[in-house]
Amino acid sequence: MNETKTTDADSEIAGTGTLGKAMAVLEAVVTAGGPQRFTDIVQSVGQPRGTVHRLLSHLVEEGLLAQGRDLSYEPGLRLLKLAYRSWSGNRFRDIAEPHLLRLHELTGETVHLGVLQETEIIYVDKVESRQTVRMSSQIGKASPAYCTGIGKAALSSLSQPELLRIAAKTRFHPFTAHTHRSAAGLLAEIDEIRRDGHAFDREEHEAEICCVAAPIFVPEHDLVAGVSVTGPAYRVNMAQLAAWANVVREAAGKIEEEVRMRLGPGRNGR
Amino acid sequence: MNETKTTDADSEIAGTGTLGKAMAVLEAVVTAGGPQRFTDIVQSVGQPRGTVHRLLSHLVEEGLLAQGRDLSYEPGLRLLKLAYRSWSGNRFRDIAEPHLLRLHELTGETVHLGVLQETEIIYVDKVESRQTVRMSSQIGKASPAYCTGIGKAALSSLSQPELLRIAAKTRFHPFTAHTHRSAAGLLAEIDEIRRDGHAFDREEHEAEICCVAAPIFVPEHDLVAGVSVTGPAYRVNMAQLAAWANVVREAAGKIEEEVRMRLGPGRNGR
DNA sequence: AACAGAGTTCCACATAATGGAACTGACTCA
DNA sequence: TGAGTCAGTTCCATTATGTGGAACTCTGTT
Repeated sequence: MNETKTTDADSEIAGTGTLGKAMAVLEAVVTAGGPQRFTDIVQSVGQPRGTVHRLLSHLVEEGLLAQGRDLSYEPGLRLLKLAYRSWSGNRFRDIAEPHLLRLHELTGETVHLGVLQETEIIYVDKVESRQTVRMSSQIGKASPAYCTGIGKAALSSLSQPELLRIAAKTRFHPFTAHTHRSAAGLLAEIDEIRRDGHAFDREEHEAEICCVAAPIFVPEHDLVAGVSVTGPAYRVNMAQLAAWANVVREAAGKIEEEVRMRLGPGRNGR
Repeated sequence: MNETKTTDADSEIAGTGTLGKAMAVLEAVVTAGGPQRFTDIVQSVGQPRGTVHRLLSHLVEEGLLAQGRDLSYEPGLRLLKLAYRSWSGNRFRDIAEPHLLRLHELTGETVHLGVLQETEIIYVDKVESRQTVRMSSQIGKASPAYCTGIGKAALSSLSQPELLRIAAKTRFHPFTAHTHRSAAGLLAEIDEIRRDGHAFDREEHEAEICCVAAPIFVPEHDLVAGVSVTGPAYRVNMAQLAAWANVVREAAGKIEEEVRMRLGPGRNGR
């Protein structure tokens, strides 16, 4: 993962010239969720109409956006195609996969693999429980690190200054009654996690959903990640999760080891 | 007919200016599969070293690429994140999903949803058979249209001139013994498919894999797509597939109808 | 007919991209 | 030890590209 020192405190506009602006427009359309009209987009990226118009037509030409008959803009298929290829060529995910499958067999519940990226964790793989209603892929989904099992596990591998930097950057949104509301609580829990080697999510991000997670940390490759086993609170109580902590930690350890082995020294894991 | 091979090799130098060049570099890295060194990249996009170097650093700054300790470049997580959001906000996929689930329940086999994009079909959703060994998401994967069930079904909705244009553009690669080797055979089969309303894949893309597919066509939204039910040849023979043709056609019809209803006139489906 | 609101085009201007060449540093091998 | 090679990085005069305010076109409205 890239740390992007960048001194991101200051204005982030146009650090990357034209590409930066184009990405801002793309992001605006993708983030919006629905189709966006020209004027909406001009609004949300505060750039002049002429500029936005040209950027949009370039993005459409490139297939990153698609334009409908009513002239509205939506994400194009090129993004999916690119993402699929980058995902399927991802060696970290590839190495981890068999371990995720084993973990799923042992527990019967959903297994996640996620990578820390600043204050968020990004899910890069998932083995779904057979009992799950919704089968949708969540790969690429970003969740806050401070209120997810994998997130907290990953944070626990960071050096204290790094952790503090991230914590300072985090906006603590109260998703449920159990969500940390400030850095203090999070930091205290991270201490425990460091001691135990595993983290719990006690319905902190979504009600009725909890998990056990363990960190995967390979500093040589800037890889700060984690695995988790997740289930609905009615089926997996804390005792059950605690009982799984060992296998989760073991899986994480094996992945870590194998990444070190197979990715060699000095390479980049993600 | 005219230029345009597969991706933008050199057909048009830079229709989209800087963005086009940046995307060419990104594509080069993503396509490569493994980590790419600076020199490799310079090679594969025939641009001057200085230029490529700057493009790469912008792409890294934007998070579209990640650079490892050994200076090599890999796809960054930003792509996954963008793709996830564009996928989960996709209304066509959303509308189709329940129909895919139903189809899966009826048949017990893997169900695919794909959109035609020139000579390729891009998978935008999938409901996996419980019996499948590999659970990996194939969303975003691109396969040739001429040798897949969904691809041929989708092609059968096109007007004859459009079809001929695509057929002329297609490179017929002999994946298996049953793959079409030329446009002639494909066009003849498309005629049948138009008559029947459904298409088969008789191990044309992968040995031991076959499917039935039906077209989803909503010209008002420039949507040319298809659904399929796929299985391994040893489990689902042609008779079985033929027996499923009806339910697949029905599902496709319902999706088509619902897209028309819910997306309204003049909007863009994809 | 006048107006408003959305999208598109134009073009003088300046910024940002360009790319050839020079620089650095790590290895190799004689 | 030093010439030789190769990879990555930086420099900077040149100019192609992107910029953005303003004018223009459509469509629909009152």
